[in-house]
Amino acid sequence: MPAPFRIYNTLSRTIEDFAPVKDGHVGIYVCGMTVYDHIHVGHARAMVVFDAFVRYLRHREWDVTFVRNFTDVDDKIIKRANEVGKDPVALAGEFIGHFHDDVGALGLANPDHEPKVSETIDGIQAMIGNLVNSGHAYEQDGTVWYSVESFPEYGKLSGQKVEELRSPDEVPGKRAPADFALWKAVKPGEPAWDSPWGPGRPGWHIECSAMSLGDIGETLDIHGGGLDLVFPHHENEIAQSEAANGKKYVNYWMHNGLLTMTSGQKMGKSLGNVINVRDALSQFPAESLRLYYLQSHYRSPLPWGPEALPEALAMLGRLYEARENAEAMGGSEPVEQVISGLGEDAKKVFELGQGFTSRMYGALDSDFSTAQALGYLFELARAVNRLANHKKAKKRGGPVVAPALAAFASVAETLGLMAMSSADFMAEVKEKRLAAMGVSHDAVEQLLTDRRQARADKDWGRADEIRNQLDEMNIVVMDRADGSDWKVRLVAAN
RNA sequence: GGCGGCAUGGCCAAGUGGUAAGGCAGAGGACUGCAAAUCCUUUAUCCCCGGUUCGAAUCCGGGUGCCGCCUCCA
Repeated sequence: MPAPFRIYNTLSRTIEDFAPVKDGHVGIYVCGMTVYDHIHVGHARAMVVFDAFVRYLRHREWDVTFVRNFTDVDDKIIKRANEVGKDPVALAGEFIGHFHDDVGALGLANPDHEPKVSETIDGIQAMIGNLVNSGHAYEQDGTVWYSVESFPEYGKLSGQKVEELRSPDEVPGKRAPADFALWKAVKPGEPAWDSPWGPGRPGWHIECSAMSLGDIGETLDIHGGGLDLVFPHHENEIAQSEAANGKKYVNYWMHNGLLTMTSGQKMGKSLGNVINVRDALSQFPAESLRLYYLQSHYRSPLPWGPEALPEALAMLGRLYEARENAEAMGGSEPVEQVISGLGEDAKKVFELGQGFTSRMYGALDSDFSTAQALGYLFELARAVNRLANHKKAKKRGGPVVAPALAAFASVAETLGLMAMSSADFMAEVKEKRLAAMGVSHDAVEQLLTDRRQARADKDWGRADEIRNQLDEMNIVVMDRADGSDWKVRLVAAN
């Protein structure tokens, strides 16, 4: 039996108990990308949030149908294609490839369906035809408009009143300012498909109505997307689908908050302040991005600044450190014996480890509070590290730390954090941070070799000199009983 | 102008009725040849003013500030 959960519904502006259309099943549709450029870290937040959400639902034994579309027919694509002299649909195809590269690098699972507008023309035309026949839409000079006044509930999602909207555009053939295009008559230089209303292409909003109908059905359990899509996009989808199908379109509207710059502005292409995912990933491991997104609630605005990723990486390093400490512990005594031998800290880590899963479920079942779940995770990590400070922990701590290791594994499965081996993680950190700072691996190794010799000679002056030199390169040297290791400093000193 | 949201310690951020999780940064201590990592200690009357309540960061009213949407946008 799938576990019940609660989720905020934009439609009601409250957190509601989730009730599925079909027992045990969640049909979720998320608005994907208009593919005419690389994705930026703002887009990636939505992708990561919904990826983690779907992973979690599956972990909790829901049968999930996850659909995320591509808009590959669109004004902006056409404009870009004309600029570079390519076919628009082909250009979109290229960026779909880049998209897959980027989200793959972010560790996202593929949705069950990734429909494209260019492959859904029939479904779109069928729905438009339906709307025309039922009087919800009208054709004018080869363009089909949706008549907003034909749908009395228009505005129920966004709270907008049609009369109050700004309406700057005066378009010939359009009866009311709020009406929007379902089908656009062909213009020179644009891709077009034949239709009962003449050659043309779909308007923006209709695609999601048609694609979700095709891949999930008339009523979606959950429809997701960025908060900026509430109006007009999602409002228009409701109007189209409910008018065409006569059924409630979406039971739960789930909107993620937007990235904001530390200046307060949102990150957006039109503002020219975007950071591409591929650039961020060239400098930081994917999981540091995931952690950055998941450390705050998905509906909150999330500030982006130069410290965001270094800080997330420092946090992540802490988690990996804790797991390494736990993994290093051995022993096979009964838990009670270990606790009586090692004391309170052993008891604490055992209890926190055992209780972690239900605490995490509690947080995630309550409007997917990944931030709270991560708080619990860090508490557990600290308890592990505290125990690790005990002299006997390495030899005997294994049994009491076993639940913590299981907890870390469940975090990897549901949130996609700590999903790598520590060795791979450290290697990725070194590679990316060195590259970002323009320091070569060989140079570091050479200095380290020199310093090892100095230390062997007990030439502490020389050893410190080299340490300082490395320090200036943001390389931190760690001396251990079994030799020296090094790592890249994660956060620059303030 | 209309609609919606947010305001918690130096910074980020959970928490929606019973006296404030977590992270980053800072300070002190343990540890270390020196460091790093780690651990311990340490910093909040939760924007302001009223109200409801035995009790509010948490509910209600008013105010101030910030943000998003109303044109493409995750």
